[in-house]
Amino acid sequence: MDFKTIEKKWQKRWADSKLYSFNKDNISKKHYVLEMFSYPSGAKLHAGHWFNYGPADSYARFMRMQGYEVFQPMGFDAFGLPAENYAIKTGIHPEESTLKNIETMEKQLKAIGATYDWDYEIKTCMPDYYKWTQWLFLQLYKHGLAYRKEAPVNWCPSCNTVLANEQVKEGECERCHTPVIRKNLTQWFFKITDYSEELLSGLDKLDWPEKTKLMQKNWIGKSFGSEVDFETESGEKFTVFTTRADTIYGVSYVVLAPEHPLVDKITTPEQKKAVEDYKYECSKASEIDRLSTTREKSGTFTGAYAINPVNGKKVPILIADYVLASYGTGAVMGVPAHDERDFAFATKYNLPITRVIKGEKGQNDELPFCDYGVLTASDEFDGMSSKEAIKAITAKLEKQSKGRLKTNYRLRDWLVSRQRYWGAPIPVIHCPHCGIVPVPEKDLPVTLPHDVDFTPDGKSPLLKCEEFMNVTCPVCGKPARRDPDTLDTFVCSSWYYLRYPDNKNDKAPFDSELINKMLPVDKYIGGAEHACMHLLYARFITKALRDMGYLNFDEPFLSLVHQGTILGPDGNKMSKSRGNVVSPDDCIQKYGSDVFRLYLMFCFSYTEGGPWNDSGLDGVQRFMDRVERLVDSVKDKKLSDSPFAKDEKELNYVRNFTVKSMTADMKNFSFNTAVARLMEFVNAIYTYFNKTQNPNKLLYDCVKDVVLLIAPLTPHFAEELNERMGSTESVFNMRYPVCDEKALVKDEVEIAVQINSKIKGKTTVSTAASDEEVAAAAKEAVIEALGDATIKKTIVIKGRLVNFIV
RNA sequence: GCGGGUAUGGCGGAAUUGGCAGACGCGUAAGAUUCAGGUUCUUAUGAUCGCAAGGUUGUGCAGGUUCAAGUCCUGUUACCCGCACCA
Repeated sequence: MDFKTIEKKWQKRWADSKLYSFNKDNISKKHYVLEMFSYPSGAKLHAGHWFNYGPADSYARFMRMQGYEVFQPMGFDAFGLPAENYAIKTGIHPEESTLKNIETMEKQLKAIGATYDWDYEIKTCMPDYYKWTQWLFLQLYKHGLAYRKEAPVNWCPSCNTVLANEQVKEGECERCHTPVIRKNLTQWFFKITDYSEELLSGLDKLDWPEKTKLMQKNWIGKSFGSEVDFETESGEKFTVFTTRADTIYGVSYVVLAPEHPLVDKITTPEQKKAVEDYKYECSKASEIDRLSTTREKSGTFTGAYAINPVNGKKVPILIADYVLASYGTGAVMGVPAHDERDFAFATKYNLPITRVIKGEKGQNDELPFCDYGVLTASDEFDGMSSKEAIKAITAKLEKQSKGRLKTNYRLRDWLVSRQRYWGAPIPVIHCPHCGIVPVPEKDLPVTLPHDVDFTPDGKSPLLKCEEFMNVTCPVCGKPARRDPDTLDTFVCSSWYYLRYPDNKNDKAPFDSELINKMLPVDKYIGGAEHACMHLLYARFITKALRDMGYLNFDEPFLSLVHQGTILGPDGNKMSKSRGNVVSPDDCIQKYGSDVFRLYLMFCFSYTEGGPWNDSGLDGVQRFMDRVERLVDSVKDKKLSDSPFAKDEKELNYVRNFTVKSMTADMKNFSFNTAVARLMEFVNAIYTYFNKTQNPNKLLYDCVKDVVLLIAPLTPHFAEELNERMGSTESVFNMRYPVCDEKALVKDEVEIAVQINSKIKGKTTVSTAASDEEVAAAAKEAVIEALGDATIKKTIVIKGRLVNFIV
């Protein structure tokens, strides 16, 4: 078959007949299938895109044939750094390159032959979209979920912008791998931490890969502990957070983060210089140095002392950058005997080390001893177990109003402002009189100006665009300035799934009534790399909008699937520098898109991916040829309608078994086994066809089923075959075959016969036979091997095997 | 360092959750069709011993539980992913 020609033919017919238009009247049967939208890079669609979109579309087609009204939209995450960096390099404006790339990718996406309804397309860089991204920002601001503060932030010196915590990987910028440094800057944050608990507990209900849920769980990082109030000699109060209140009698010093607000207040004049020097050193250290666990701990004495609330003991207050300002209270108690970090620190600075926990059996293990154990040298708590003591000590402190139980989360607020050009402008005005003034909703969008000098200089490019920056304050009418920053692109993608079904709405981001019916997304498919970024942000935004009254559901994506990674033929990640990139375009040119898609589905485990190998493509094409020949030789054949004999029953069994297996496999994204079952079915049809003189019309029904079963996998090919078989209706308006359970009941079954758990023979028994009858038949089958041994025990597993123990 | 995952023929990968390991495909070999190549069809194909019937062995490694282990338990190695001074 000339795949390329028929693919064009059917794509045109589908488009002309609007076959994949979503029918809103049928919304009660909706099934929202969403693939993560892609960034329109100049590098075209790669094998990874295909592996995401091809099989996902097959799933969508399968669900359509199951009777669902499938909604499967497509769009582009079009703002972002690469286009801007490309512009800096080449002088081509990001808008120009982005729109051009989108056009190319649309063409390639259409070549997949997917069921996207392009009427619902989204491009996040267009004003009719980012208007509502800005609207979202304003709602969050209105509800206290967007705020501005000065804080030490991650700064990428190469990208010249701040980064969210989630975008720092191993101390490096996720995008360009430059070591990230810390800077104190005033930035916009979203208060995702308000939702820490719900983001955590909501995971249980989600049908997501366990690994992804675990990653989010760890990222949120809930931990139970106690807060303990210390007082300095001079009466200043501060609080530490600890999960080991049981070790409090072992405190030999306390440490504040260098950025702790109390540091300047308590530092004695003699220590002033040392403390200032140390703080300067810390601010210079790159994040990668600071985070390195092998790095020697450093710190310095403030000159001040604190009083341990449990025993009144006076201990020195130090500052050290191993204490993080952003977690807990930014202050910790130093218990060197029972914490590795404190131990290393105390050893270096010659601080006393006092043991207060013994092992369970009272033994004295080496220090530091970080396990739970039994208290010692702890006044009235001596002899108590660590777990009891944590409760008891905290309770005692609580009575004195010096402590309390406390739950902490590692999750930080989401830093959303970026000092870059190609993004949605932050819809805020800074007025010298009125302060921060949100742009009135009627003035949205705040349009991103086109002519801007975006050469990087460490400041927001928009600052240099005077006609953008200068506005009149909407409150007092006096001259004011716009916010020069743009929003993190993850803000754009945090709500796009809500926009798709109502993408042309110019009155609101979406119509709540409609969206509450269309959402949540039923099946979300995309890469695993977004576990703690996009997937977390989207959950947060959904919950925030729900609490504002715009949505009535809690989670955006009920069921999530990650596709694996297709590696180069050498087993390495595909990359230009390695020269192991396989181009989908070349494959389609040679084989056609159906062959390519079927290859991706058959030769890889969908969630694992794996290395590319060319030979699989030929095998898949051979299989399709086999199917085509089968259709051609059966479609006009004269067939008998006599009752089923043994061969027909057998074929009918395979047929229904195939339908049942494939239905389950397609639902589970187990595409490779689905294809394998279909191949078995085709083999069985051939076997029947070749050996039967006067084939039954069952043969025709089987071939018809093959066309239906293969339709989601190779859509153009199936349409063509369906037409050849005389149908004038699209195969995608037909129903997927349904398994006839009666046909799966076999009269007899072959079982294995074991002697002492080793297979010695096989026999065929009636499925209706009792265990005793089966055992008797089995014994018959191995009578020779059994010899004169005595059977001590007989184990019969129905339909599987019989095991004689002799 | 902590958390998670993976390990099965020459290759990609299956295995109803403890019940015939290696489905399906690729590759390979032999044969048939063909002037020939390709296509197509048939058969074989984990390793090993054997002329054969048949035997032995086999799911990273070492133990264990069980009539029965790729699957469960203990320990261990390699690789991959995530987090990384979170008190």
